[in-house]
Amino acid sequence: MASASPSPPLRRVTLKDIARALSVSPATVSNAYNRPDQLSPALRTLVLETAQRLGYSGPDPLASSLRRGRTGVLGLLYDATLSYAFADPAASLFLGGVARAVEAQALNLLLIPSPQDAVPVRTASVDGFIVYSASDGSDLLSAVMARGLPVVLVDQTPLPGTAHIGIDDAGGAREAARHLLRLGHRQIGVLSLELTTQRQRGPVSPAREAQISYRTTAERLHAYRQEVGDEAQLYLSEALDNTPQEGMLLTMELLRLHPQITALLCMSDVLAQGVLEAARQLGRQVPGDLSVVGYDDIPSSAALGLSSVHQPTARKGELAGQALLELLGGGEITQVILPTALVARGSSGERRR
Amino acid sequence: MASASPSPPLRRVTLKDIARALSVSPATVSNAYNRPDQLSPALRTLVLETAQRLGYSGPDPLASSLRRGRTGVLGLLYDATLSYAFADPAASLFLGGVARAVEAQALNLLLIPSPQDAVPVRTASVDGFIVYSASDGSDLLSAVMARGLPVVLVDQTPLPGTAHIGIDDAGGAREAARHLLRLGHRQIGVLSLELTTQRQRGPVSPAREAQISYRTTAERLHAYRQEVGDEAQLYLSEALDNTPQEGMLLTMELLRLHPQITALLCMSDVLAQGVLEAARQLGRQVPGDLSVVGYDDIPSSAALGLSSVHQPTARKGELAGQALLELLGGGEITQVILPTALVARGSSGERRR
DNA sequence: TTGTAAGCGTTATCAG
DNA sequence: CTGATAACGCTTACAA
Repeated sequence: MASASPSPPLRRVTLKDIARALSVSPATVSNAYNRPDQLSPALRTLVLETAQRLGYSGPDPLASSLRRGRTGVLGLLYDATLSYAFADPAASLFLGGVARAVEAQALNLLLIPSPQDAVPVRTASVDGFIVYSASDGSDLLSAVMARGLPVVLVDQTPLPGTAHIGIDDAGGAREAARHLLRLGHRQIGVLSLELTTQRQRGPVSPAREAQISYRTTAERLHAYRQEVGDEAQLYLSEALDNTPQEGMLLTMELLRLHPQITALLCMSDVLAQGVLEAARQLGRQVPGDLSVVGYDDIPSSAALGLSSVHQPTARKGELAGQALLELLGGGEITQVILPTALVARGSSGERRR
Repeated sequence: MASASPSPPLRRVTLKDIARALSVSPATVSNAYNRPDQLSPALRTLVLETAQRLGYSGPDPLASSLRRGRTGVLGLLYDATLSYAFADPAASLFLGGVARAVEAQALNLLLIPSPQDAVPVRTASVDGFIVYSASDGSDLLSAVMARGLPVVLVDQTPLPGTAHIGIDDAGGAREAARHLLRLGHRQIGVLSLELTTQRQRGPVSPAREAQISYRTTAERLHAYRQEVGDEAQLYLSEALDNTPQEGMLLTMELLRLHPQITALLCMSDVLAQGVLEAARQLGRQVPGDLSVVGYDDIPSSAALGLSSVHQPTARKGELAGQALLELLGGGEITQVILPTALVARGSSGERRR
């Protein structure tokens, strides 16, 4: 194994070695690091110097954590692969918010990849968890709950004993739908995020629609339907991934199937950006031939003139982080619902056909 | 403290409790989890059931790691606040790449915030580190090296004993500069990333330019200068942050100071996007009145028509992850330099003034 | 101001 | 296939 130390020690140097070298007790060495006020400055300096000389870089974090009973690490779980999370601007924004809350304290953030099995959840040394948009009843969620640690749920159905941070999904969705109705649209496509954990793409059957397991998706879709009522016809299509590419493909398909569609409601800006691209390729003017409204209002949407439902994504992350810190400190269980608001930009306009 | 378990145990349930309840040895319980083949299926089932009943959710990861000597965690260090890292598309892309490498194994990723002190580096329970664009000789880097664990350095000056992943910074910068020279530009502004750790903004003195401590910045700047030689005049300005906002402000200032500038070389696309915004606000046509070339070629640059130096950012992250896995497995020290290439788009054109 | 000693919860070794 | 025992490296009352 490659080691960066100048003289690779055969055995690991431990606190005891330092103590022995100086003929002091292990406790004193420990105190030199953790309680400077418990020993004379001179001795402390001596200890630290000896440690340096012997290639000891301070108490082993693992042993220290075990003994103390806390790790100083917050576990973060996202119900998708991590590599995917980093590709989603909204997810990145959220992570950034969590990081902000954590940075204030001397804590670290553990990103837990969530492949098929829940092993990493069981083997994660953390003081608590933040779970971001996992589907209801997912194995991951069960594994987290089984750990018996403080938990903050984000954009999910609240569970007893857990803190909860969410947004007014329904309110935002209703605003978006109302906006399009006011503009005269009566044939509206809906690009939905995943409905269930069984990955599927394209037009959605009523049977499938009855089984939604993602809180966010359910709330938004239900709100679209409720707001629209009999005033317009909705054409629902499900995205396999939350990517512009996917939004583009679904739009192509949906418009081919239902050419009468004059507007599209998208459950994410990422999908909506794909719609814009599709419109470009199809030679459809936006908003003249096709109006588009997204969801999330990610930073790049402003420059693209995309109408969208704004949500305070970074703030959501920050609150989630704070909620966990609060729990860790023995505080109250936080429950927060953040507001959403439609931001009308150039991508939505009067129906002209 | 809020606990998610149905019946909050007074004392923590441990492996020993299960063993006692079943009148078997702790070793057997441990084996039930870690070596299923070491005991009869019947006994194993019994153990697992009892554990479930008693509210034991498996071996404590901390204790297990201490005993085993490895944590299954890779530490990731970025020389900026984490909240900032998540706001930078290039950094996110890189993280996504690392995550991809990690996901394949059952490993976790520890994000270590890097505030003023290096405490989190010392207290991080990890098997190794990936350090992303830290400045030469930074305290952070020293703290990492002091841990004596396997280290992968990314976009930094290689250090003995560490793996290294980088890109052809100079090559890309030369291409960008050559591109503008060919288009006839002779008065060229340069928007630079941070030169040193002492945060500073705006026009750069030769004295300061001599003290660059960021590898990437140094390489690119040197390459710009070398390629340009006497053929053109360069006007250098340093960004305090790598944000579009900062790029915009610097551009405003630079063009006010030197109205003769007809083109801008930017060390990141994020800065370059700010230049585009500044041009819009100043009523300067791009590329007619002002040519712009970025660096990184982040995803959103294509849609914006921004000419840029492409680098395989996600791949870089993946290689960094793999390099660390390799070290952890006792393998060779990896050294990789990835290629860069100019992608000319609409933001750069012939000089017209 | 410093030392003693008892764990923290687990796993590996080795004997039965 | 199962059990006893000794670490892993550290922290912290409490005693000196």
